[in-house]
Amino acid sequence: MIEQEKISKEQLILEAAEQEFFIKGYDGARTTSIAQRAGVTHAMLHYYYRTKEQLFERIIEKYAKTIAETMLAAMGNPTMPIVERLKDGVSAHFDLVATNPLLPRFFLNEIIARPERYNLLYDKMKSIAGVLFASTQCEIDAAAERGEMERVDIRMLLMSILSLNIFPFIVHDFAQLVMGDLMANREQFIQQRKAENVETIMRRIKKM
Amino acid sequence: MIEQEKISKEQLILEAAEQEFFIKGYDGARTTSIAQRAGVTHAMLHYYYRTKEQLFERIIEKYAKTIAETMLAAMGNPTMPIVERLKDGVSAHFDLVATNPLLPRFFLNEIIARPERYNLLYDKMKSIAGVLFASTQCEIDAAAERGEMERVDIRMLLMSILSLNIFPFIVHDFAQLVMGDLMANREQFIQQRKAENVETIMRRIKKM
DNA sequence: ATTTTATCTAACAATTTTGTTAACGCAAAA
DNA sequence: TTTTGCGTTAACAAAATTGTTAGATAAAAT
Repeated sequence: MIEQEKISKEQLILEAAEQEFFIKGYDGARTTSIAQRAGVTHAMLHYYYRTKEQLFERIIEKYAKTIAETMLAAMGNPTMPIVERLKDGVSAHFDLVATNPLLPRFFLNEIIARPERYNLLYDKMKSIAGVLFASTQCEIDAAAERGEMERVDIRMLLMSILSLNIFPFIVHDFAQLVMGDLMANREQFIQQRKAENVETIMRRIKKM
Repeated sequence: MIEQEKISKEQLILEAAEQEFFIKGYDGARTTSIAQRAGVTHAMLHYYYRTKEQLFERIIEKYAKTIAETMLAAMGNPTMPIVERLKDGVSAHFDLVATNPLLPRFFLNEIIARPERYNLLYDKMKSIAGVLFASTQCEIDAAAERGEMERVDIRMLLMSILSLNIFPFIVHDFAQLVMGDLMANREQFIQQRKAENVETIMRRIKKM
């Protein structure tokens, strides 16, 4: 017998569930379909995770932190000078999104469908964001005063960054059908897109 | 008896279904819940529309054209000079999205969940887009040659426009919770956002 | 006045999906 | 060897959701 390659069924089910939930959402996902993906009968799924709801929560748990961290990453490392910091932030945020390309759509849908379930997440982000917005805005204003960049509202800028970095992954499959050639090579497209987004944001804040 | 205000139940059901489907998606929507929204028993829903599926298709039908038109609107009126044309296109596209703010997320989700159902839409958009991309790219190249704007790939630019114009509506409710004050006045935020997007795209194509 | 049409209800049937249970095999520990 | 616990299966039960039907009412059209 080969000792290796023993991934527990429990783990297989979790991974299958992740795929299924990410693509179909909570309502569209079927416990039987998840079990099939994992190569087990659906009784096994209930055996390990009791209910669909609990299985779902395991996945939310796993990614809640990632979501919050990713959002903050877009505002960059606070120790850098503001212009480089933003440039770096856009790039780093893009990379994080690219690592989990299905996550944003999934999470946004869940938040919209069942907002009350995520009150803790809101509060956490709100308090972190509040402080970070204020201090970053200060730096922007100071840099603008020195003529290093345009004076902009950090929240508006952040919305632009998130839009540019996240939306392409949301529409990826659809866009591929409409502009196939451009996106034929996924890796290449992603690199181009990152550069494009950095350029777009840098031009937005450049003093003119 | 008052003669006015006689909206047929059939119509009420359709409108209720639209709300429900837009918020919860096909899988999350419940025929009983739709009937409740419309103020009728769920038997009525089946009486008028037979199945959930058929009710859904009525809504897709209604909006398929809007989707395609909206996307093309982002590339502006082909009779205008290219720079103004793009400026106008961004603005016009934004307004169209703002008119149906829930539509993009809904449609994207449906397309991802059941891509095979939208093959006709793809083909239509693909053929229209192909021609429009080519001619618009020509104009951009010519204008770039004359030093009127930066040389850019129209498909990349379009992706940026769609990102900036659509994403804020997708995250609207969530964003409101995190940066409440900025978005407290919806109308005002939308106007600011439109201006921001136009500015961002104009700076992106400005010759430097 | 009669027919037609739209509206409505209540009960129920069918299907899909979720969740449970009992029994079985097997491997490792006692 | 016996026991213990994990993984497994198949069949079943329960719940949720969709879809149907028969019949009743009232207004509108003929």
